[in-house]
Formats: sequence, structure tokens, C-alpha cells
Amino acid sequence: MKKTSTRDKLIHAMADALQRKGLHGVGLSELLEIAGAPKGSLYHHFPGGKSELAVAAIEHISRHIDGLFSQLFAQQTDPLKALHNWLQGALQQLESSQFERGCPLATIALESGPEDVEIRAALQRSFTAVRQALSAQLHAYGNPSEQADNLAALFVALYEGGLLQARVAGSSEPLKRAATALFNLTREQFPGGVRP
Amino acid sequence: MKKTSTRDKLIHAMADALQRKGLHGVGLSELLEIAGAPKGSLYHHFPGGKSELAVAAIEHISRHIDGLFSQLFAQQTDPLKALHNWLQGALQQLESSQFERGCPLATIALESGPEDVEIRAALQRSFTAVRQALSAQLHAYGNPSEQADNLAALFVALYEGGLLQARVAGSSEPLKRAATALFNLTREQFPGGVRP
DNA sequence: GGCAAAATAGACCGACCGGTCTATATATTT
DNA sequence: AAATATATAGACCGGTCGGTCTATTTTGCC
Repeated sequence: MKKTSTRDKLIHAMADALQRKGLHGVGLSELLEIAGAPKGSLYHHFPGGKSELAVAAIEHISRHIDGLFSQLFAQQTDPLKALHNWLQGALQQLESSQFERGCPLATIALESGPEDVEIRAALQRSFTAVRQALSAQLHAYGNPSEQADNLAALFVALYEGGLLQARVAGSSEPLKRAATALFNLTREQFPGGVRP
Repeated sequence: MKKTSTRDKLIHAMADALQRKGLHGVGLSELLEIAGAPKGSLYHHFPGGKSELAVAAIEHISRHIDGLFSQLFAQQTDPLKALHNWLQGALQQLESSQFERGCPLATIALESGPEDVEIRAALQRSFTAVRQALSAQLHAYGNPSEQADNLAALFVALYEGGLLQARVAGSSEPLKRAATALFNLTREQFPGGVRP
């Protein structure tokens, strides 16, 4: 049953490391140990080394988020409720990891400099895709597209900023409070009047 | 006129580095070069080395934010407008640095692990103080304290999440959109009916 | 001036970093 | 079975990391 290729194990190890400590926080040796692979394999599958692996991990994560969204919006047509579920899931993951696993893209997003061209491009693609997916749902639900774009950016900010605060606080409270505030604001003046 | 002590130059260099690339992104040599100080001075003023300097920088930044807030709320009593000005300032700083200077605390907040006890404690203090300051202003403006706490967390999330998105996008647009969405939501149903 | 404390200066260290390279094993193809 | 890609394995390398240590200079105080 365990058909996981070495390549996938490496990507997985990198994705996990990115979520916990970011790109500069992990060494190749640690990565290889987690993946159970020798150095030769890494540079066979990713000739570009650490950063090429990081790009692959970012793209893997991005695909994962895509899948998560289509799942969430399929089982819950009201986008606000779906968004609420999304935050709930992230929060649960954060809690069950003693507040170590936040957004897998946020850390590397802040660490990366202008010289990390491909990493930044991958991040940009991923964030844009997330906002677009959210916006499309909000638009389909009746928001004018301009407003839908704005709201999408706001929800992503809530996610990123909320997780960051919760991580620092070692408590879910800040994210819960921020989410409550936003959902209270949306509740009344929204096409359809939702309450998550 | 240049009375800046070596200690302060080190703190400054670290604060700048934290804002641009985070803790793991800078080496001591780089720090020392920027500060124009030799290694001996660093370990004289900060026997705990890099991480003790990081804590000092975090506290410096925290004091700076305190000052910024009292200034903002002094020259603009409406807290929503003050908050708007705050975001404007952050955005301008980000733009004028080619999207390299975001929140000076965010990167290290995500990089730090459970082993970095003092760093995390300093971060926690700082973020809590920010939320409390915001909440106090919102409360004084007429919000029930529970709601004020929630809104404070939401605004910090907007700031952190908005700056992160803008950095990745290499454009102010995501932050502007998120802010617009939030201020539109607050505009009507708020004690006093504000429009920034 | 004389003296002690504070601060500066930088040579030096072992550990680990990311990356290269050669050798071997494992599939795949013919 | 032979030949050929593909993948695994890990020794090895120069460079840089954060940190220590000793020596020297500067400062503040009597």
C-alpha cells in the first residue's frame, strides 16, 4: 500500500517543514532524515536543490488548498459558512499541533527575498488563485465582482493574520475573536443574511 | 550630533533585518557590518548573542508601535480613521521599500519555535499590548468591551494578513481591497457612523 | 595623572550549511 | 541476458554559521 515515491516524501517533508519553521529554519539533513532519503535522491529529483524543492512544495500545497476549497464549497453552498468551516479546520490543525502548524505558505512568504525569484512567483500564483477562488464563490452568491474581490482579500487576511496571532498567543482566542467580529459585521448586510 | 550608541545601532540593525528577512535570514556578520560594530561589542552588550539581541529588537519595535499609536489616536480621535491612517502608513513604508518592509514582528513570529522561549514571550507581550491599545480606543469610542476586543483582533489580522498578501503580490492592491471591504462593513453599523 | 570598569576589536573555533561528485544498485527496454 | 536509464547512497568540500576568548582602547571617576 505504501507507494509513496521518494520524490513525494521529499515534497511532503518540505511542506511540513515550511508550515512549522519556514525555509531557513530547516536544514537539508533534517529534511532528508524525515523523508528517509539520501542526498543523492534530492539532487536527482530536484537538481535546483533546496529552493527547487521548496517551489515543488509550494505548488503541492497550492493544489491541496484548491482541493480543500472545492470540497468545502461543494458541501456548503453558502460561501460564508464554507469560509467559516475553513477557518475552523485551520484552527483545529493549529491547536492539535500545539500551535506550531499555521499557514504553510505564510512563513516562506515573509522569509523570501527579491532574489528568490521562482519561490516568489510560485507564492504569488498560489495566493492569487486562492483569492480568485474565494471571490468567484462570493460573486456567484450575489456580490458584485468588485466587492467579491475585496471580501476575498479580507478573508485571506483574516486567515493569515488570525493564524499568526493565534500562534504567537499560543491560544485560539485571537483568531476566534477576529472571526467573530467579521462574521458579525457580515451577518446583517449581506445578500441573503447569513449567520455561520 | 550622531550620538547613537553601539548598542542602539545593533538593535536598529536587527530590527531592520527582522522586518526585511526575519531572524534566520540574517547572519551575525551582516548584522555587524550594518551596525559597524565588531563581534566583541555584540557579546558585550548582549551576552545571550543573537537571540538576546532579537528580544531587545522586538521590545524596541514594540515601544515604537506604542508611540505610533498614541500619536495616531491623539491627532485623530475617531479610532476607525486612526486605524485607517495606520494602515496607510504601513502601506507607504511597504511600497517605498519595493515591498520588502512589512510588519517587523510577523516574520520572526512565524519562524520562532517552541524552543525560543524568550523571543516568543516578547512577541506575545507585544501583540497583546497592541490589541489592548486598539481595544481600549474602540471601547472609549462606544463599543462594548467584548466587541472592542474582537474588532481589535480583526484589525490586527487585517494589518498582518494584508501586508503579507501585498508583499507576495508585489502590489498594494490586496491590502487596499481588504481594507476597503472592512471599512465598508464597519461604515454603517458603527457607533457614530464613520467613513474613513 | 592613575586606575578600574566599560567597551571595542578581531583572531579563532567546531559545527553545520547547501551543494557536488563518484559509485552502486534497481528498474526498464531490447 | 545484455544494455541503458533511473534512482539511491553517502563521502566529501568550501563557506558560513553562531559563539568564545584574549588583547587593546576608551571612558568615567578619585
